[in-house]
Amino acid sequence: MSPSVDEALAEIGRGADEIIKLDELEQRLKKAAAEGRALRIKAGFDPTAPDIHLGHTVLINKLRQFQQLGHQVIFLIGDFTGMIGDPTGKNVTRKPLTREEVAANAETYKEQVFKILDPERTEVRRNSEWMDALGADGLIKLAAQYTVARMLERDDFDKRFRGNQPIAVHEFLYPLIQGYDSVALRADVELGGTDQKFNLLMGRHLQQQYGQPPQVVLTMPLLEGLDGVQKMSKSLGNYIGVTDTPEEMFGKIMSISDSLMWRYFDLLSFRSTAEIARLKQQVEEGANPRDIKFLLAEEIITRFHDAAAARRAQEDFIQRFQKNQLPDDMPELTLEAGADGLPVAVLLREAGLTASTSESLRMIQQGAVKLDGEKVSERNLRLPAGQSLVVQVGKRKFARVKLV
RNA sequence: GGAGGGGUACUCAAGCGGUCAACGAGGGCAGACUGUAAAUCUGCUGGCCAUGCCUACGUAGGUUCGAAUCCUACCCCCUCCA
Repeated sequence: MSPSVDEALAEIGRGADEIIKLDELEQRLKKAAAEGRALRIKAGFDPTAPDIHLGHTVLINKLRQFQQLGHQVIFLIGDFTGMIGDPTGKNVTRKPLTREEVAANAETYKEQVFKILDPERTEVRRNSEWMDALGADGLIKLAAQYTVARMLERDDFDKRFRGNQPIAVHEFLYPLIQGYDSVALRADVELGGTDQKFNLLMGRHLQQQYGQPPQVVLTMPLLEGLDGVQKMSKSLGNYIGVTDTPEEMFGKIMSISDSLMWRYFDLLSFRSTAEIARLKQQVEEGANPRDIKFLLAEEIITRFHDAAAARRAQEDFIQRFQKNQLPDDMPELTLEAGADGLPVAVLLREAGLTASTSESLRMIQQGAVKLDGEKVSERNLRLPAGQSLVVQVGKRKFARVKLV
């Protein structure tokens, strides 16, 4: 019934960037199987941002696999570390959060994550549990376990240091605390993004310092955002949020490049590797990649919404972009035209289709604005009251406006 | 504590008394082409019921007909020395 160690290793290795060390993992899997116990799989989440996107779910999907292999997943909420702000990959010091903000974000996180993980087999912990108790002397002892020179080996610290960017002293505490979490939780395996490698290795180091066997470290690649180049992140605006509407998700998935699509399949799909290979084969034999992308969109929307929503989003997409029809659910609003009529530029802004009047004028100049399907070329056009019309800016922004 | 360098739009980065709403690059947006693909090409990229006015070059003052550019104070960052 339970999979063999070899099968488990293959499954765990899927999509992983690096496993340190593979033979240690094998040993632990064998030992756990022999003793009939589950491995403790730790993954920490920094609740600085409440909005989870598909990039975050790469890791969560991997946790899910561990669960399906029968292991114990520990979902660690970094409520204490959240107050420091992880400096990983950042070129600036992060702004710390208050406990209240962290708590609220953590709740949102949990809610979203259990769409992927089985709550029954997930242990939710917070690092304030042991960090609050550690005290100043405990923290100093912890800080004594590592040197500044080694701390500066970390790529982003090194870059900032050499690039004359500030590094606050408390930022050094972040990796130490994350590592200490592994000690406190007696983690067998810790998962993280490739950018977390330094922090994850700190866990190994500290566990040894505290007399525990070092955890196995498994890093997952960072998912590229919609642009296909930079990692998916909210601040870059190249993300697909798990709370995005089905239509948004569909549109965003369809806009990724064909090569990026395969990356998404590898890291986001629950389909087997064999199945994905078959899809690739189909494209090579002439299938339209667009139709394969449909499958990806369908799977992901079903995961975060449901199958019906996925179907509707696809139909909406086909109507709108393949048959060039107007969307059925565009915002409707009523605006006052005034005696001289309402200038189009102002109307666009009022309707929320552009950010400013100046932007409206630019859009008009570039031929992006349509009224009832007709391109507007006159920038000073004024629209009198007593009519209702569909306004469009670009390909995806619509509104039905009634003028009174 | 001492000496020096620096803070310009979303980011990087020019400009160093008027021609600066600020070169250039990246990003973003729009148009063409498409599969709303991607790549490519072109244009735009402070605000305002707008042929003009208003706000912007770390902050606050000052000099000047005129300041991102000069002066003073303050804040912040970096380097070297201690």
